[in-house]
Amino acid sequence: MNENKKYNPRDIEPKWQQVWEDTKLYRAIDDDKTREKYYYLMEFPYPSGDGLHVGHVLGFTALDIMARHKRMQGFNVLYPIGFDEFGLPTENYAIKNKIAPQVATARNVANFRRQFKSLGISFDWDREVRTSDPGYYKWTQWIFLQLLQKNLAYQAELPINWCPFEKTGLANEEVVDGKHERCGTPVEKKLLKQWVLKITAYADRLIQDLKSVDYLDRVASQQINWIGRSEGAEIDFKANNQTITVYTTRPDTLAGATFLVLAPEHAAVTQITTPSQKAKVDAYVKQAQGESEVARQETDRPKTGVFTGATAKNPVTGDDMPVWVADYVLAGYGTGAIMAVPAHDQRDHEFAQAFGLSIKPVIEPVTGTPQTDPEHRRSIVAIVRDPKTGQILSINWGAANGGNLFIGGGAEGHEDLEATARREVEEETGYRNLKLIATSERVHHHYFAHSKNKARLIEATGFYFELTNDDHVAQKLEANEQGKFTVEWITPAQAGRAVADDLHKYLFNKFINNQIYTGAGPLINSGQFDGLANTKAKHAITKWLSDQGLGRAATKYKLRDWIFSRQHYWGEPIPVIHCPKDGAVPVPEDQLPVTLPDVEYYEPTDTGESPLAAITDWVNSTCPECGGPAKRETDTMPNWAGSSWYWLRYTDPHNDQEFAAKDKLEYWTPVDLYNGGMEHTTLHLLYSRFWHKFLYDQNLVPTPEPYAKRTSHGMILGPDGVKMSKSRGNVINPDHVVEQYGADTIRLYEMFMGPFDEQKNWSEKHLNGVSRFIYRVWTWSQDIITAGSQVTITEPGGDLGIFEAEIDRATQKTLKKVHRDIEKMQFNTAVSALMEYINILTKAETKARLLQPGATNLRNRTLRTLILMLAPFTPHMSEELWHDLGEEGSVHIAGWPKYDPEFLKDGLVTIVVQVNGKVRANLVAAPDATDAELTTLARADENVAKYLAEGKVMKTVVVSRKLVNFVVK
RNA sequence: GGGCGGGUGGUGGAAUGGUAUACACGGCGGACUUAAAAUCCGCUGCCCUAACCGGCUUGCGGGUUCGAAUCCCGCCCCGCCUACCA
Repeated sequence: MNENKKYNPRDIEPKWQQVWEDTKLYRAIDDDKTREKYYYLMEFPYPSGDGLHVGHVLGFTALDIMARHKRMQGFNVLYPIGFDEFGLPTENYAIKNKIAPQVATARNVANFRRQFKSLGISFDWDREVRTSDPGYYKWTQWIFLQLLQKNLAYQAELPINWCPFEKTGLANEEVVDGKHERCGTPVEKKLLKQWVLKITAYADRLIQDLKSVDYLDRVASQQINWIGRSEGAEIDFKANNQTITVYTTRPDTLAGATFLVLAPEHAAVTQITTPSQKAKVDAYVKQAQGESEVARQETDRPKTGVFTGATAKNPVTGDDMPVWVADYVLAGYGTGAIMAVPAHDQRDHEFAQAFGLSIKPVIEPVTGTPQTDPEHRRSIVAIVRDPKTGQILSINWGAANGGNLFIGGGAEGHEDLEATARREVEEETGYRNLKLIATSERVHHHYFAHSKNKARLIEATGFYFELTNDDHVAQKLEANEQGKFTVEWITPAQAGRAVADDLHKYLFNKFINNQIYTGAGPLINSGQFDGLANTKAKHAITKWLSDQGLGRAATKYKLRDWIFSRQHYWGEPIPVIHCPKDGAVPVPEDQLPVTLPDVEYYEPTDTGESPLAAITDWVNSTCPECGGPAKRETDTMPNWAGSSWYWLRYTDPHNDQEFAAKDKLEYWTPVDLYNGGMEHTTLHLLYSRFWHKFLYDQNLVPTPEPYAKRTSHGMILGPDGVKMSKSRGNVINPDHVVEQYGADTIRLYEMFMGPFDEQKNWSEKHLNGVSRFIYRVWTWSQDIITAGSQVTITEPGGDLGIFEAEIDRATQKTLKKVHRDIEKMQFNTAVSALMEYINILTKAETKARLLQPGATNLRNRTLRTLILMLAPFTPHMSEELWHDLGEEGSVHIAGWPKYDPEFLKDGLVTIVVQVNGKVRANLVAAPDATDAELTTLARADENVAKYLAEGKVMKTVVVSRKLVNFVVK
């Protein structure tokens, strides 16, 4: 027995990494017309001092597997890498350690490169881009100038989010729960002149074009929610000689608007406030402004507000509408003012109740399921509460007949409805001493009365009574009601669960839970619009307002323009010069890039200006327009700028004439698959789509969308199930795993952990499984390779032909699954298919037969296919085995094995025999057996026959190649 | 409150209308070893059983179907995103 070569990843991994690098094995070839291109993109990392973490490994490995798989199939694959280098953590590190951010970044990047290479990721390193490289950010600045030229970049004095700790302005997106997402400091408001990008100009297209790309559903829906498009109307009201314009999505409820509310920051507040209310209003506004964002964003806080003394007129009803100021109206959305419709908006309802303002319903509720040709009936629902116990009177019809209801009934003739309600309560329950507390509006309820076999539309009015005393008389039931129900007192909580009927539930929620109706229905109390369906009334009322010059249709978005200024050193300088005469003048293109000067201190200044403001010989410049003295813009771009176009630069990374040559963009874009974290769905992904669309409009890129497909990897949590963080001490460093087990093992393990897109916990225990698998593949392969040149003396057993067919079938089955699973990004099941395959190959009997002298061809083709299938997953081991096999070239450019369905055709299939859906036997049959043959075979089974004897076979279901099911009665 | 996921053995998970629990971890037993590790072999959802046979089981309740983890209705629970957005 000769000693096989040992598996030693510490030797073979660095060896092959060096060979791959030296031979530029993974180079993407520009403009190769002979091959189809494929562009894989993984979000480039921010090079933090901590290095790569295991979450990076997951995404980069997954795309690496796909890239290798495609390359082996002959595609011209672009799988590039770069570094998103600007950002606050590096600046903070620089401040703390008195080290230039350029130096810290270079060091971190070197470490990332080393880690990527140690994992065997097949990047084309010749295309590396770095966002803080002036050769790169020259073009970031250039794109900004194009935006400026098209008026999509503008300056505005805005109340911006201000972090008092980091002394910087923040984008809305960086504020989480009123706190700065990075440092947790409560955010304040500060007025500053800011550069802003008009992303809202692209809002509709950013929604529309999602239809043309293949994004995960949750990614697309999150983007749509974030953009938050809503259609409605702007309506102008006159109050105290001022015009107040409100925005509403419910112009149909205009007649129900009983007051107006302005945000405390609304510009008209001071003008409309009457002298007598001035002190109160000033105090309220001051208090509201002093409150932190945190407090204002707390949910369930009571409504507060104050009357301005001014009133407006409702254009439909002519009624007076008091104008209030309240902080539940946000200055930043719509027009910062609303018309309040307390009958049909929960927030307005709470406010009206708190301040005793009038509530006027203008839409009649509709419940139930619409029926065709219904019979109309006038009826009531009575809800009776006993104030002593808090319980509610209910009648229980039994689970089969609709369960619990309150008291319902029809009016007789022209009977007064309240009288009907009292009569029905008495007849059905015997209770008669009731005090009326509230009455509902009329409710249209559609249902099908099964007892009478009739479709009905009832016009029901709800009555809410309290019991004044327990006296009651005997029930007076009709013959068909007797014994059908029981009368029960139930708690409100029980009622909420037990009463399922739409109409009864609606009235219960209205009277007991103080809920209001926000659904659809016909208009009432709306003058000329009465009776109109509210969906139609939306348009009718908007048009009516517009005809009179009182309003107009309007579309609003939650998405705000992108605040593009940061008061920091470590970012791209905004290429603008401020001239006292000519204003903000763009830096001429031939003067780009505007590079960052060396500075001594990186701290932002107390005035909120960036540290660049202190470098006078950098700041002082001349105006490109008039040549007079002028000052450079000292703000820099946000960290999202460099990542908003980097996938374009990968196509032509060394071009110093343009950001990328047109023909290279034509060839490589769009990105075929873009993978990244869910956390970038609403920020980076929207920003980059916006920039891309803008460049498309300038005819600078060939496609309207940057990424054809977007996927997301799940987060890897620490072993404790909590997000990895330094402070928690649960961070796993991939370096240690690579050192201990090898890169191939960590790669395979991360693929095997679970579904790619789901969140999962790191667990060292489960590493053993893949580690053993790799060891078994290695050992088995070495045995086969050794056998290749040896004559073994094992006795050939059985029929070699059948054995060959079996092995080939297993190989093809595995190949089919691995191929499909890689394409569907189901790496965990691809790995388990390979595990099943190696389990078959290493079975003692199988292995012995493979080592027979006559099986030379079989074992060689089996081993070759195994190595090729594994190559994308475990590139180093596969390369080593490939060469051990005597191959000269790299396994990674060898052809992906061809799947041949012919191999799967023969062979017997297992047929399941069921009796009444329960498995009673397994049969082995030829795949082309007829239904009749299968049935006969199934009946012949002893155990099946036993169950068939229990009754008569009513029906036989046969699914060819799968099962036979007998239905026996 | 709204939106989107999800709930399967001791654990990670597989199966998208056709043998539920593949694959792996862990556990138990055995082989090898002076011993341990590593490796190899066997068993491993629950109940009944000496074993076979059988019964039960995919969060809970109902429905559709010859057949449901999978489809439909109702409920419970968990996660993520979002939130006075008028």
